[in-house]
Amino acid sequence: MNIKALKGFKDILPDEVGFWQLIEGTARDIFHRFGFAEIKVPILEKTELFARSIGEATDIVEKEMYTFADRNGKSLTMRPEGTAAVLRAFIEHNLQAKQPVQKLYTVGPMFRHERPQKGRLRQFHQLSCEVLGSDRPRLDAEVIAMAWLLINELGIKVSLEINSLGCPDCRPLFKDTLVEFLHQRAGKLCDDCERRRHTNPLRVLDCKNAHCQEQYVAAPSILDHLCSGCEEHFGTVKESLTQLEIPYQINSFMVRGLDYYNRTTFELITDALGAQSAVGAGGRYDGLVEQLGGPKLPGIGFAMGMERLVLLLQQQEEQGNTPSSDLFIAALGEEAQKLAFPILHGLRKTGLRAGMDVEGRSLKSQMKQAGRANAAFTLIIGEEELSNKVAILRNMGNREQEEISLPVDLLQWCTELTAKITTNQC
RNA sequence: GUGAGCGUAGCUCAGCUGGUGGUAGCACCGGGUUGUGGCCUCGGAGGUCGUGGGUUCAAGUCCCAUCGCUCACCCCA
Repeated sequence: MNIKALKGFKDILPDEVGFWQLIEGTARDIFHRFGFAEIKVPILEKTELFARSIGEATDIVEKEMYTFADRNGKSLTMRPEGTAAVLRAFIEHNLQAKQPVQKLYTVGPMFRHERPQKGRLRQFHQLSCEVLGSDRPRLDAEVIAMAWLLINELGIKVSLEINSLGCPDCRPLFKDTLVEFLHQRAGKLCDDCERRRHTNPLRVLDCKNAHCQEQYVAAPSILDHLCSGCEEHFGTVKESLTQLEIPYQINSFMVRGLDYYNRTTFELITDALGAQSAVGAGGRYDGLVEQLGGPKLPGIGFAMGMERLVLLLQQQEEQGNTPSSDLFIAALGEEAQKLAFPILHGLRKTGLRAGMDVEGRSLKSQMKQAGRANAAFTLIIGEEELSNKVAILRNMGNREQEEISLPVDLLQWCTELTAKITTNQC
């Protein structure tokens, strides 16, 4: 049996890679416009980092992390998300000393040991953004606006849902009210909700069971229990989004799966990915930096799932972009091949995307290869040309051909041909 | 961790109630055009029918097991 990739680990093949480059390129461009700087952090961290940030009792930490002991017996974990590692680096290098408000983004693989399905892998990739050092509500809107703009520039259709989870002052009161509400309905809920009622009561609200949802119509809303500070904060976020003409829906049932979120949370939702609805999601995490041993600084961030973006892009445009090239050299026979070899390299050095057949196939076959490589021109060198010291330059678009003399001075010849081809192409 | 569906050529798939693996489409290689790509046409190569066992004169087809994939639950980007 051949060795295959691990379950939930995928190769990203050449015909898909164009989508990845498009997403990453667009993201970098937009993030830079908003003043974000890239940070690259390790994939492997001490297990403790994730336990402390994401929350000991969350599913991610409890049963989804790739955790193992290294050769010294230290417990390490492959990062299941990006925020914790970025914050660790932020604290470790005292980045707040350089600039009061830091805007950071990172791109890379994350790991969660889940059962794979559509839009969900064990190794998946996220674009992850964090702003540290400000608790201003307009910043929340700015961050949401950036995510929204990225989605829009990619041409993807999603809807935006926002909510406020309150703060350590008001959330516990709401939680009590909710627990009491659920207690009254004990026995009428699905098994999962019965379980969640005790472990993580807020999570019952986004249960998919229709019967449960019927019950929750009458459930207390977090938005009716916000303290005045949170109320005002959320008000400004909504007002700012409206100002930017970003359409949103308030979903008071939206709860995030990581413990560190407070106040503003948001999700970018699609119905085109089967069971997976969130393409991007994030929120405010004002206590997290301090919780990880750093200064008392507020923060907000979000992550977008790159595989999910790729799936959406693929659904929209059923085209794998074929990489084009500038020139293909069809050299017939050993003599011509020998002559063409340094020419090929010379053209590449001067900047052309050039290719050539090395199998010694027929001209017809080589023309076919040129066509397949999407070459703008083909340079044909055969026996006749060889003896006349010329080559035929064929424009693959309009099929026009011309004779050009073979190089005496290779470097100069290559430069001239390169110039000619690049100007002719556009 | 739970449940369902599916494994036949590089890819997408035919294969009826068991009776010699498909002229199938796309892709690939070659010829038609003794030196010119896309279109057309002719030909070629390519398979341990996921794996192992069982029933049978005979299994891609039926049964069991196993591995893999997919989708859904859970959870999440």
